Amino acid sequence: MDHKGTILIADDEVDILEILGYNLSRKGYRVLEAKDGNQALDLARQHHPDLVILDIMMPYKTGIEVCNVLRSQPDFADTLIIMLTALSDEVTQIKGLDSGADDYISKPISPKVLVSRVNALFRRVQKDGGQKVLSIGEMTIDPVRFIVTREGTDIILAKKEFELLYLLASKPGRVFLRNEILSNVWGTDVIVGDRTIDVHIRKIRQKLDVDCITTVKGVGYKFELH
Amino acid sequence: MDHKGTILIADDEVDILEILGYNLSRKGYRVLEAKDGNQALDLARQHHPDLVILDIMMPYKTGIEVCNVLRSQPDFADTLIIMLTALSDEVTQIKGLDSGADDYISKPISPKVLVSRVNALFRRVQKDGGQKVLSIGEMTIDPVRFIVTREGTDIILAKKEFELLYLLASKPGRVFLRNEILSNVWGTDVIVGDRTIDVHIRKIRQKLDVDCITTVKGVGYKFELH
DNA sequence: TAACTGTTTACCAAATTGTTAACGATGCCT
DNA sequence: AGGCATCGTTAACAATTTGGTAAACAGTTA
Repeated sequence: MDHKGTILIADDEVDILEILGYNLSRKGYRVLEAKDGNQALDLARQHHPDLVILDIMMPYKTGIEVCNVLRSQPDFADTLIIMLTALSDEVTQIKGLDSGADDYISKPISPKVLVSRVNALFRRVQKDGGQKVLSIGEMTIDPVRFIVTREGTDIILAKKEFELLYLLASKPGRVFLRNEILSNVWGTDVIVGDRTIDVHIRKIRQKLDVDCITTVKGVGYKFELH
Repeated sequence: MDHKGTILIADDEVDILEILGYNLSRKGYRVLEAKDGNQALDLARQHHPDLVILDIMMPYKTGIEVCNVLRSQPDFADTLIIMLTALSDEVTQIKGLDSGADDYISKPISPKVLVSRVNALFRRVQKDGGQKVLSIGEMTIDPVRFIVTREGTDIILAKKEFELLYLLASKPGRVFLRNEILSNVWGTDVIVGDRTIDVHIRKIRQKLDVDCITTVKGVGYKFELH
């Protein structure tokens, strides 16, 4: 399963931003770039990336400060954070980890190493973090029991239907492209017809009996309660 | 384009070569076959394939070695590489990816799976052509999703609208002549009326609800936040 | 067998898109 | 002021794209 995620890189050295960004996006990640600590925070708040890579030495706010701010907010509890720095001494390293970073890499960095480190991190999270019960408004979506509950009543969805709903509901308000849906629910290997997604969407809408999936024509679908 | 791309397959097992080669050429690719690492390198240098599929266990040079050699040469920086092997353990896999492979498939391989994986890879590269997520101030422009985000909310633009905005925003502050806009967004062979650009500009302004496109009378337009 | 699931096909309806035409506003130049 | 060129805006249009839907089908499961 190709899990494309959003990664925010923050570093004041443009060269490093470029090369790391290029390599990560080549691997299928969606990359956001920030040149200082404040911009990093802005972008993080706007886009809720899955992973944040922070250089420690940055203008306005250091990586450690950014990390502390993020970690103090419940919204970013699950966000992965990698610290990046030229200082390889232990003291800084410990400070970084203390502030809640998930990994710590010292410069100079080979892009390849970074990529496989990132992959590893995503893999780790996929194992334990992916199975959360979502609850949005009156609706609860339980990925363990494959059951959706709305206003007290259980609604049973088929597997694909459920996975599709779960994906959309995992980021309410966010638009998912048909491509994203395909690679997340069906995987990259499988090739299915154009109408397949629609049909599943229709079945979900029918069963849920509530208008919670919005069509964004020409783009995709999003989850949204009305 | 008479073929979708050139693919070099290297494997010492002739059966596998045959069946994969057959399936790929059936799908419109031009296929080159090598039976060992050295031959693979020779063919790669002669033909500059778009994609190289490397078995790891091969005489003379392993797939990883071949991969390293290729990746160390700037000529092959953009060449796609898929690793192929019987070993499915993570260590090898990470080694493979670290050596710069773009994908990793473990045997036994269904030809169908390989083909769709290859297709996926080609698709990804085609799309990636230098497209980066732009972020200017409060606004981010994601060329993959065709979505503009402002202060956390998604704004959906039509294709032409998006292309136009992306062009302008790719060089904030720089003025684009109407001619430049036409040839970049509409192409050189299409002939459209004078007012077409204006109308699209208008629609963008409307949707973005922020004053970010400035008219330079008699010259063109530029992107600029106020 | 019967029920269900995932998918495809085919057709239809609806929305969207790109474009043009027409008209007004604005500013520039003499 | 008057004439000219440029741009903004709106409305309208046709072509196309897109998504919704029903029905059918093969594969699975009960």
